[in-house]
Amino acid sequence: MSIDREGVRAPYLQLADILRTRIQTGEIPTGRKLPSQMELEQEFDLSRNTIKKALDVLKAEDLIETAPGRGLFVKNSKAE
Amino acid sequence: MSIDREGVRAPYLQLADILRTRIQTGEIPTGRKLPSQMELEQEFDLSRNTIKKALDVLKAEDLIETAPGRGLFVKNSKAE
DNA sequence: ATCCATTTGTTCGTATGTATT
DNA sequence: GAATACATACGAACAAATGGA
Repeated sequence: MSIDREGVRAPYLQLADILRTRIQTGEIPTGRKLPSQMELEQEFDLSRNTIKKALDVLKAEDLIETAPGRGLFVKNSKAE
Repeated sequence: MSIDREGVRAPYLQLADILRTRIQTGEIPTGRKLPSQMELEQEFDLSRNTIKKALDVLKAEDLIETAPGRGLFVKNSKAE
C-alpha cells in the first residue's frame, strides 16, 4: 500500500486510512507498537508533519496512543 | 515476571510495579533486604540507571529505604 | 589499621523517540 | 523541513559507605 500524491484525498488521510485498516484487521494488535514516525516517513515517503497529522487523526479516534520516548501504541484493535 | 520492552508502560515503571507487588503481598516482609541493584540488573536485564529510577519511585512511596554500602530494605510491607 | 569486595549515590555521554514551535 | 525540548534507556566512571578478612 502506498500514498497517491495526485489523488483527491489528502495524503495524511490516506495514511490514516492505511494504518486504521492495519489496526482494525488486527494486523497490529492492541498494545503492540506501531512503526516509529521515522520508519513511517521512510515507508511512505512522507514528511514528518504529514505523518504526525495522520497520527493525530487516529488519536482523535482513540485508536492509538503515543508515549513520549517510547513510541506509538495500538489502543483498540477492534471496536468495543 | 519480566519486563515488556515493547509495552506502553516504561520499563522502570513496570519494575516498580513488580517490586511493589512483591512488597505489598508480603513476599518480601518489612525489614528484609531486597535484591541488590546489581542482582536486579541481571534478573530483569535492565541498566542500573533504570533500576535506580524504579527504586526512586518506591522510595517516594515510602515502601523501601536504601542504605549505602548495605542494600535495599523494605520499609512497609503492608499499608498501615 | 589495611585491604578488598560489595553496594548505593552521582554524574556524564550517547542514543532513540516523541512533542513543540 | 529544521530546531529545540523533553522522556526514556544504556554504559561507563568515580565517590562514599559498609563489612569482612
